[in-house]
Amino acid sequence: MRRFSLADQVIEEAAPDLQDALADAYRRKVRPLCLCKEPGPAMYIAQVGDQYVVKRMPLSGGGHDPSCFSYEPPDELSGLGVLMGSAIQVDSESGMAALKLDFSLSKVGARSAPPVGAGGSDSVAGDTKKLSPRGLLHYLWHEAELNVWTSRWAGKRHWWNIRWHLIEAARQMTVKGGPLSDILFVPEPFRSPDKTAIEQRRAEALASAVPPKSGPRKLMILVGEVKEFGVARSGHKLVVKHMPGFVFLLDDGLYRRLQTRFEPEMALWGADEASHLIAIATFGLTPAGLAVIEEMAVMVVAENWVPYESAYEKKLLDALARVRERSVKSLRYSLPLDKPAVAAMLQIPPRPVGLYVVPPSSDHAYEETLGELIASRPEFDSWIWRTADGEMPPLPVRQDRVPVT
DNA sequence: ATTGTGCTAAATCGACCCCT
DNA sequence: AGGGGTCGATTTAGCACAAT
Repeated sequence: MRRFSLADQVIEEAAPDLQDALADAYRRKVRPLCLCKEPGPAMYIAQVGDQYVVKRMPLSGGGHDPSCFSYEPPDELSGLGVLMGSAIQVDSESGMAALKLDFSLSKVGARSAPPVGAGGSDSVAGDTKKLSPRGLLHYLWHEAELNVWTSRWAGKRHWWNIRWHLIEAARQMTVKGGPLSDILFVPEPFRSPDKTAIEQRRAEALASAVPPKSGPRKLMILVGEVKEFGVARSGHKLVVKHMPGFVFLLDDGLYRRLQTRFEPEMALWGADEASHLIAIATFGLTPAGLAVIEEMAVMVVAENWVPYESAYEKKLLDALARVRERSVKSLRYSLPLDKPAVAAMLQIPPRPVGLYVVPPSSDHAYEETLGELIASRPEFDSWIWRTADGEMPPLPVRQDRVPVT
């Protein structure tokens, strides 16, 4: 439970008059301080719908106490660090993040003209100036805090949670001048009794992807769970969960690139029944009403919707899934796989522990960079699983002394 | 109030480079 | 050798402002 100070007033998060106090502070532009630490880190008040919520300042998650709900491992440990300030520019007053994307959100040419050289540059590219589709997916997932987990949520995280948090997160982001939430499409949970109403709302949501009579076509961004890929009469099709009877079309070139680039993801997805494959894609509608995907990237998430990128990380997540303490999975964004980054943080008292997974293919340079990474953060303990050396060591537990390295 | 003009930002095109 | 991917240059669209 968080406590805040607003000017001279101290208020509990659960206080009945919290909303009134926040509304008042919002008008007076009073900056709340979180009382998890002394001195308390500054926060800001955001208006979300008709509610006022207290959010941490961008890049300040590390300033909170590890037990605090607002605590977040520093961005430098994941792939997010290099993107902050360039591809992602956060306005510290409003908390809005302006995102620079490396893919188009509109198309001017003929409908069927596939972009020749504009393939989805993803996991390998180390561009720090712009977000790839998967970088955007990672950032959305991160901001929606879907990379956070505690065993207390077991069985409680469903698609409607995922969807709500993603949309909430998107409201705090702008892309190419407009709010991301305007062009983000996340299918709502499908219930057959509500079929007609759902399809009606879907048609409304997709209105801005309808091609205009003249001028460029606007694209929308889909985030959804892949149900299956199939063969269409020409090219391939993508069926998204919660969207029965609706297909997204991919041309053969895109499908082939997708299978090549995301071969590890496809394999991981195929290897575990409980895992989900999350797709992000830009798409537009044809005049005939067909949805055609322009660019696409995917990400594998475990049963609890926490992303992973290797079988080793999956093992780690399986172990973390049973742990009551909060864990935060790090996302790589555009960071190449051969660069060390923390796999996850485990928030146990007295100090958070960085969990590192060293791939079997690591070389000397990897170890060296990893050492520097750990040394640069003396405020954390570290736990390292060198996969080449064998099975995963036991996770650190509360009150533990310095874990084995 | 409407239309014209200038500016900015984004998309596209073409050339080059790298990896397979 | 070929297909992608990247980078840089060019073109275009959209927006804001201004003038009639």
